[in-house]
Order: sequence, then structure tokens, then C-alpha cells
Amino acid sequence: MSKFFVTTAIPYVNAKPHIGFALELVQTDTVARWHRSNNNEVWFLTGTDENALKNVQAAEQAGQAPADFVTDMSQKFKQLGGVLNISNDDFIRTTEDRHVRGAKKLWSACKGEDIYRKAYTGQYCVGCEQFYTESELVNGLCPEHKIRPEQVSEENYFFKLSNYQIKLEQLITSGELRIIPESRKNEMLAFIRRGLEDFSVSRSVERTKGWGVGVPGDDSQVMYVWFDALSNYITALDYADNGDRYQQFWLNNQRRVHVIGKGISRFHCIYWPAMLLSAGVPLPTEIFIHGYITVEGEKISKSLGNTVDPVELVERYGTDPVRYYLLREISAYEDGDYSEEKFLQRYHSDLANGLGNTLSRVTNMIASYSEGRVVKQNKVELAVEQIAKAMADWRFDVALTNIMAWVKLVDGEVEQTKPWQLAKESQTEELNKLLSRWHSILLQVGESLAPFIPATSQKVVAILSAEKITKAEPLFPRLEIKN
RNA sequence: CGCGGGGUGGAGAAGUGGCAUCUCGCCUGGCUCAUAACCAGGAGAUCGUGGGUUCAAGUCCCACCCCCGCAACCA
Repeated sequence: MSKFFVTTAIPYVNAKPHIGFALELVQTDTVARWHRSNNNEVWFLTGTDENALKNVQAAEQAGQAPADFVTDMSQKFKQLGGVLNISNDDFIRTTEDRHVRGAKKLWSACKGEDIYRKAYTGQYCVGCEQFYTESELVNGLCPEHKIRPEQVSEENYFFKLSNYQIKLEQLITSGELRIIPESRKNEMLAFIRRGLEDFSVSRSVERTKGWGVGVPGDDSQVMYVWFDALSNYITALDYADNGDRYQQFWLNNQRRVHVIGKGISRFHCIYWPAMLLSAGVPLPTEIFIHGYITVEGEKISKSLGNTVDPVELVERYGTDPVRYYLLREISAYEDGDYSEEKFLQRYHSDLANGLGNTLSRVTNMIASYSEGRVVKQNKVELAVEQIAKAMADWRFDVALTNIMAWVKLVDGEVEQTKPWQLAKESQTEELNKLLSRWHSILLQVGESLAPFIPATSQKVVAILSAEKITKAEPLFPRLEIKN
């Protein structure tokens, strides 16, 4: 029995979750369930990043104290997990004590020479209360407030990323730190080879209004939010106290896996491993990077107002259809698109007319031609190794295509063998043989779907395992197409 | 000379050297067990453009055109 530790990124909670994070949750959940069903000991972690300065700003706008604000928002992310039937074992909030202590421990564990003080000078917009890089400015003006930012200088701590350039390149090239897909790996290597600059890892207490994790031994500074946020992956395992879980799932484990979105790959593939190297802590072994979801072909943005609320989506269509869409329609390696039209198409062709209808027709035939009983035959051998291969490659879409092909197989065979005629002609033996065969295939379809659409999987298995099989009610009723 | 991704039948996608695949739509036929579902056949693609390598290229190489992201302290 091998172990498998898997995490999602922890989103910052300045707004309620959108469909992009739902994708990440569902993908990670599917991988976690897949490994559990293969008898691995799995620990699946998700949570929320609550120390960002942006949260303080969002709280002010909402007229709430930061602590209350992040608690409310964090709740929304937790609820999303419930709504999507996510099987996480733990949920960490970076305002928790175990995290704060762990983040400080990690900071202190870093080599002394790697964290140093330096004056940081940047373009600071008073309106936004944040620094901008030259490239972010539009004609030298803040893109938000259209005013010229002030040149501000303050002392911060910096992390000596340049110390780890060669080591990081070697780790990624050798595959010791595996980055999936290949294209992202190349992107990271190209970035490293261009030369790594040190980055600041703290902010002044004044600017953050005291929000955040304090820098050990320096009351005037709090940690830069990324330094603290990244450490959640080990602080949740009780790194602070060197707990059992940390020993079991981080130190003595071959699979330490992060699932993230493409926008934050640099932090996870470069900053985070460098921090761990400095602190003498083992690195993650794999980082899987998914793409972004566009909506009707457009980038999701609040100003466009095209955000899709995953909770609403589930309320309208149900958990499993949403999970199915995210896993089947969105290519795991690249950007994918969500649109109502595509959703309905996928729903009808694969779930209603495919799986649901086929289950109805087969169960109905078993009920009416053989009184609900299936003469047990040998299990039909299906090519399950293709699914295993797809899952090893993180190709959820391919895995599901393979499973759904079995449903099509049954439909084709029913058509060809015309069981309703066999029934009229009382060819019971032939009929029973066929019914048993289809029963076996659909049962395996049901079982195979467990990591992807768990509730549906359970239903299918239950229906087919009944003492006396009755005609299945539509699993996925056809939906009104509204125009 | 910044980096990366993409350009495949009407639409959306799969496909990294060997008869161009799937879903939707369209046409014709079949079936009646099933959720107006299912099955078979068909029309429809110069696989962005131009070169090259090869017995063989959507797939490898070169050049170019178009679209989309990213460009360090920002999910």
C-alpha cells in the first residue's frame, strides 16, 4: 500500500469562488478518489489563503473586520466543497494557529544567508494600497485609479532565490520535481534559465495594518503572503510540531502532489521548492498545472461580469453533471471553455441519452424478460488498463471517453441482437446470456465512474445489484432547452 | 529577434509518421426494449499559408500569416 498526498492551491478569499476553482477541486478530488480506490493511503488537503493584503482591502469595502470577513468567505469555499461532493480529509485556513506557528518555523529554518534585509523601492498607488511593476502601469499611471503612483521605499526582507537557480534547473530537468504537463515544465525551465532574481518576502506592519503572519524576531514586518501561503501544504500536516501526519505524508512518502492553476506555477515550481531547499525540507514530487476556464470563449473577469458561480450551476443541474462536464469537456492540460450550450449538449449526449437511457433500457429488459433476475455469468473483460494509463497522465477526458465507449458498446449490441424478438420467440437461453453480459458491462461502467461522479456511480451499482432488478428511473432527465 | 499555447468537415473538439476520429447539426434508412431516446449508412475537411525531410506528414524541420494568454514579487 503506497501513500499519496495531494493538495489544491488555497485561493485567497476576497471574493466568492468561481468555476475555475471548482475545476481544481473536482480534478483533485477525482485523483484522490482514484488513488483511494486503488488501495493507496490518501491525504487530500484544501483550504483558504486568508492573510493577503487584498483580503484586508475587501473587508474594508464590505465594512467588516478582516477576521470576520475571512471567516465568512472561507465558509463559502468550504461549502463549495460540500456542494461538489469533494472528499478532502482536511481544510486549512492560514489564520489558524497550526499554520501561523508552522509558517514561522519554516521561516526560521531557512538558511540565515538566504533571508536578508534590503531597501525595496517601488511604485505605490495610495488608492489601491499596493505596489505596481512598471509593466503593470498604463502610461505610467495606476490602471485602477489613473493616477501617478508614488515612489515609495521601505526596508523588507528578501529571499536569495539566485542561490537556487542551478539546483532548481537540475531538479526539474531530472524529473525529481515532476511538472505536468510538459509544456509547463518547459516554460518553467525557460524562466529559470533567464536568471532568477531575489524576491521580497516581507511587508511592513504599517502597510498591512498588522494583518498577516509576523516575521520571527522582527515586530515591524509581516511575511509576504506567498511565503506564508505556500507553507500551508506542510503546516496543515502539523509541520510546526513535527506531527505524525507530517512524518507520514511528507517525510516518508513518495508522492507529494500539488494541483494548481497555470497563473501560479512560478510560485509553486520555483519559489516554493527554493524555500524548502533553504529550510532543508523535502520538496513536492509532482506539480500538476491545469489551464483556465473561459466562459463563452471569453476570459473570466469581474469587469466583464461573466463569472459563473459553481454553486448556482450545481443548484440548477446537480453535482454530478457539473463534475462530469468539468472533467470530460475541459482538457486537463490546456484552457477550456464553459458555455451553457456546451454544457447541455454534453449533458444530453453522454449522461441522459447515453448512460441514463442505456441503464433504463437494460434494466427494463431484465425486469420484463427475466423477472428482474440476472443469470450470473463470467464478468466481461473490459480494457481497464486504458483508464489507468489516462489517469496516470491526468487525462480525465480520455478516461471518461473510454468508460462511455462501453455504454455505446451495449447500445450497439442491443440493436444488433434484438432481444425483444428473442423474448417473443422464447429464446430464453440466448436472452439470458445477453442480459447478463450487458448487466456486467454496465456494472463495471458504474464502478469505474466512482472517482469522477461518485453519487451516480453508487446509484448505478445499487440499481444493478438489487436482488430483483426493476426498471431504473431516468438518472439524468432530459432538460428543457430554453432559448 | 521576449516566453508559451492555439489555427483539423457547418459548430465544438480528439489525434506527435502509416486507411482522418468523436460529439452536435444535416440527409437516407432501420428499430420499438428505452429518457421523442437507440442503431446503420451518407453528404461535408486541399488538417492556417508556402517550402523541405521521408516509401509514407495533421503529426518531424524551416519560413511566414492570424488568434489567445503571460512577461517576476500579481489566483
